Amino acid sequence: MSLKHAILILLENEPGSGYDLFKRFKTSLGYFWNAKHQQVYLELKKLSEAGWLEFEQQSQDERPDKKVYRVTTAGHRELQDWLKTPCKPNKINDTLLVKLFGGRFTEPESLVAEMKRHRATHTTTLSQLRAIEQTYLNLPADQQAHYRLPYLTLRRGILGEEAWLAWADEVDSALATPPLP
Amino acid sequence: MSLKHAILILLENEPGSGYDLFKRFKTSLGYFWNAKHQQVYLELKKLSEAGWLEFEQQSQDERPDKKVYRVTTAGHRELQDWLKTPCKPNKINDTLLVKLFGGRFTEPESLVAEMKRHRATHTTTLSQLRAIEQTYLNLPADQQAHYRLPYLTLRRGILGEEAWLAWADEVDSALATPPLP
DNA sequence: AATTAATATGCAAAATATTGCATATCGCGG
DNA sequence: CCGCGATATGCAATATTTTGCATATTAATT
Repeated sequence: MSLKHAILILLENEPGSGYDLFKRFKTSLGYFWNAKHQQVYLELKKLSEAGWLEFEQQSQDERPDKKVYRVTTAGHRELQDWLKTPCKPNKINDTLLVKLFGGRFTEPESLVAEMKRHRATHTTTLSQLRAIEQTYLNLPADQQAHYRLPYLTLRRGILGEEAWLAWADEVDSALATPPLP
Repeated sequence: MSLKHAILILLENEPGSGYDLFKRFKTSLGYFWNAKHQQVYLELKKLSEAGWLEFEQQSQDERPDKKVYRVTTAGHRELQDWLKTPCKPNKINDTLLVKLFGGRFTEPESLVAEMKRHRATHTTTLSQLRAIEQTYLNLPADQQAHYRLPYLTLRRGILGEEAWLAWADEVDSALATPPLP
């Protein structure tokens, strides 16, 4: 499970509260690791109990109180160990493909409509990723060097979404062609 | 959860035992929907209890006994309903990308080695998918028409793996370049 | 003044998935 | 004849994820 380690990495970059982390998941890591807020809070609790994180209660004037977590020495060591351990190839469970696989039991119109919905979300995601890429490319060289590894994950997102959309074109043109004239 | 519906689809294509299904997962659907054998057996039990499947105990001379499952009318209806219901965009949780994202806390060599391992599995998968594609392209036209939707899922696999490998080239060349000279 | 959105945290239950164990038959090779 | 691999099925425990509920503050809008 990488949620633990995703949290460690985000907190190594900068200490923060559960809510902070949840927001960071949505904007950076979230493109390839998803977590609900409940998962984040629960995991922070577990990681603290395991001694990988410590936290400090902070009262705020303008906002509700929050707990600011930071990585401990033990947590840092754990992260380094994990980074050196080979990880399994990613498990893919893609509902849309299951649907398409069994698509002959429904009308092509349903499939076309479904593709349209999914195309919309992939198009949006791609343009968000491209916007982030532009921001990166406008950074000074030393900043680019600092973010070069996260940038590679961004490239994965971009290439992945482009491939998805190219595939969607194939699907749409196949679905537009009647099976046997 | 699409495991239920993946099983319904596989059994609509042809009735079979848990073990049969498990093998079919490994060879067809398995490229985009993964399930352990325990999951398959448990789900078959649940689907039978829900009335979506029925089964027949078959004694075999040469092999252990098996239960042959088939989809009931209720199961078929359920599948059709499911196919008409929009599904959520796929959740991506990719450990390798988390690792790369936090890669500055380890040596580049670890990352290079990890990429090499993953590249090997993606290369293998791609050549398997291409082999299946060749088989498909050699089928007579009427057979091709019958399998055209599963073929589209195969195309997804191929385009996806090609994109992965193109990305891996970018990563390897970035990792080969020292950060700041 | 009341509602909504954003911030901030968390429990409990249910659904899903994984891991480890357990069993049994048959055919083949050594 | 013993072990191995393929066939065939399943339970129990644990881990992980999701869903639903619950609460509280502040700022901005209506």
